[in-house]
Amino acid sequence: MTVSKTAVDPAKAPRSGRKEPAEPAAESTILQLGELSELLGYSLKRAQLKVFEDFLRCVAPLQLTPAQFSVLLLLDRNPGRNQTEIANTLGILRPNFVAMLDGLESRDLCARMRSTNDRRSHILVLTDKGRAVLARAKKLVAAKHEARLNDLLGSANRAALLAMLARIASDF
Amino acid sequence: MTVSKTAVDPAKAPRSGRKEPAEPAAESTILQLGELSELLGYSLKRAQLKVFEDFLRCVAPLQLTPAQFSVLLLLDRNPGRNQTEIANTLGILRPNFVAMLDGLESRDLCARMRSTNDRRSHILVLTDKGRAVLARAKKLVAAKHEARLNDLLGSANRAALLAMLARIASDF
DNA sequence: CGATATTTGATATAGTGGATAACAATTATC
DNA sequence: GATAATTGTTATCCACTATATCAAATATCG
Repeated sequence: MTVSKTAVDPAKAPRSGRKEPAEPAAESTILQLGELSELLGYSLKRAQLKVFEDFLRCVAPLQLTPAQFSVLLLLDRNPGRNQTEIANTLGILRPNFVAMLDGLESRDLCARMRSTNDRRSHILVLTDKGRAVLARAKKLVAAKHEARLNDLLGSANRAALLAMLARIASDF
Repeated sequence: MTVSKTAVDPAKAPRSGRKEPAEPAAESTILQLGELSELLGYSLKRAQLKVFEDFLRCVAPLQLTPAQFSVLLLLDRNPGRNQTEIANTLGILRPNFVAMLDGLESRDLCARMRSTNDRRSHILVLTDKGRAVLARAKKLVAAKHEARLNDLLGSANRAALLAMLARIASDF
């Protein structure tokens, strides 16, 4: 291909001889996504960003990220586990989990306790405050976040979506 | 709550007096996800990671990331657009799009040309090599990546999933 | 028992993606 | 023609992810 180093911008070139009536700030013409709209990964990513964004909004009064929420949930359901176990279950690398726990512990949401069985490991426990924050977070998530998704998709569709995502997450 | 600073690890404490038969490296007991498995965002994120991972594998011979692939696709479908328009459409911030384009341009997959209408902007074009790589990438994605998702979910389910994700991405 | 290997939490570090502020060149606005 | 807005760019920062390494503690095995 031999390409001249200048080109005409079709979005801004006056089509025919007529003058354009000052364009509305955004793109003059919407771009075509083409095969992108058939790419599952593309919609998956964009949907994920939106969902996380909404999660953050809904749970903003408690200052919890999705990842922090998932840790609190897991600690509540699995008392007596150590850092490696919790981190592995959530797909967090142990080194990265240290700072995350530091954050939660400094806010008195959970605590590390040295195990009597294995003095290398830290047993993780929710504090009372951690349990209280988790309870409030669960309510916010159910009442605002998940409820909104339910409104958008309908209950049956939401369940089907969840099942397929879980399928991909585990079997793909 | 008053908490002693040591605790017993239930996963490793011998239940009853019987000796444990040397545990299989991983967690002795699988952790309970609890409400996490009902959190749409959680499965969404994990599924997204898996799908991107597979995309990278399938298109590895061409050394293309999902983001780079989406740029090439968009350039092909929307000739004559500038950096701002392409970046905005993909949800990439203009400053971050510069380095990304540098990468693609240095591999001779696309080129920037100064517009004759507006000498501030760069019209983006696919090179012949860019078109060739895109064509091969499309084939790999269709034959390996999307086909595998189709096998896992079934064609109808895959379409339903895509529709719901697109719904969330646009209307949520 | 004791030497060696493994595990745990931790640190340092690097890479990547995403976000904002600021700038020069250019164009639009009034 | 003065001022504002836009484009591509740089610099910079933050969050998240990934790897290597370490000391302490424990497990393994001769």
